[in-house]
Amino acid sequence: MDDTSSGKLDSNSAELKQEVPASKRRKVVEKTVVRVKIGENAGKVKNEGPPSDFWSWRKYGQKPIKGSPYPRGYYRCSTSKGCSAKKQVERCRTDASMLIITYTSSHNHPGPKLQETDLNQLQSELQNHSAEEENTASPKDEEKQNQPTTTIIDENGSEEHSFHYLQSPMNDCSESVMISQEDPFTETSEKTQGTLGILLDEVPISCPQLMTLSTPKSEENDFFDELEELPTSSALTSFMRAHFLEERIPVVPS
DNA sequence: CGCGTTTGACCCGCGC
DNA sequence: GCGCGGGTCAAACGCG
Repeated sequence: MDDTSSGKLDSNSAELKQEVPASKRRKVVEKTVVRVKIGENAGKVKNEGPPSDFWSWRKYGQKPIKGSPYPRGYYRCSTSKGCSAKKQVERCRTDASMLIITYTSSHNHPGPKLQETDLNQLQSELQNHSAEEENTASPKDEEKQNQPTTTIIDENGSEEHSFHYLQSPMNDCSESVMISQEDPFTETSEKTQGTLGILLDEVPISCPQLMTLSTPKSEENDFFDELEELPTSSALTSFMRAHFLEERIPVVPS
């Protein structure tokens, strides 16, 4: 079944080399790359693993990657048994403090913690952190803080620049943007940037939800269609819109 | 005891 | 056809 829907999705460079019949593609799934900038605690504490998001992930493999000193970890969603959501976590080879998380497929179930109550809680936290930020962080200094900077690249590959990435306004991120030029549409990243800030010392990003709001027209998003029907997801969507699109929320973990 | 991690083997797509 | 590299499986192990 996937074969039929395949083809619109490209991985990365493969598209550049040749017009491979989609059916030949190794794995044709929706892919979203999330770059997470972590602080100096990177490498010593929790962040060796993936930043936790709303789902629980179970590691099912790890492989050393050619050209990268760091191994790549393979995670599968363990929240729901039939969930096919997966993610790959690796370190940026040029910047050890940068985590590159690649999400594939998407969850076929609502997030375990995304109840409205939690949502409200999250909002409160966000606002709270946001308020803190005003008091504590210097605009330039914050990049040196431990706060994670998250960049999301939707790899829909299509000319539709419905891609969004979250990032802090620091130029430090620019390098991550450059790294993200996996497709010929690199320029897209320049004109479609939405400045978003993520806070909390971990990454509260539920990617599929983000994609839901970020890909309003993609036909390949059956999953997202489903998700959109979910109250949690729609709630989160509006929440995301309200908070991430209209105001970035930088964070300063105390 | 259940769940998650680790790790080596295996499978498969792709380039030469 | 062969080799390489990435992705997955599954058994063993550890932890709460």
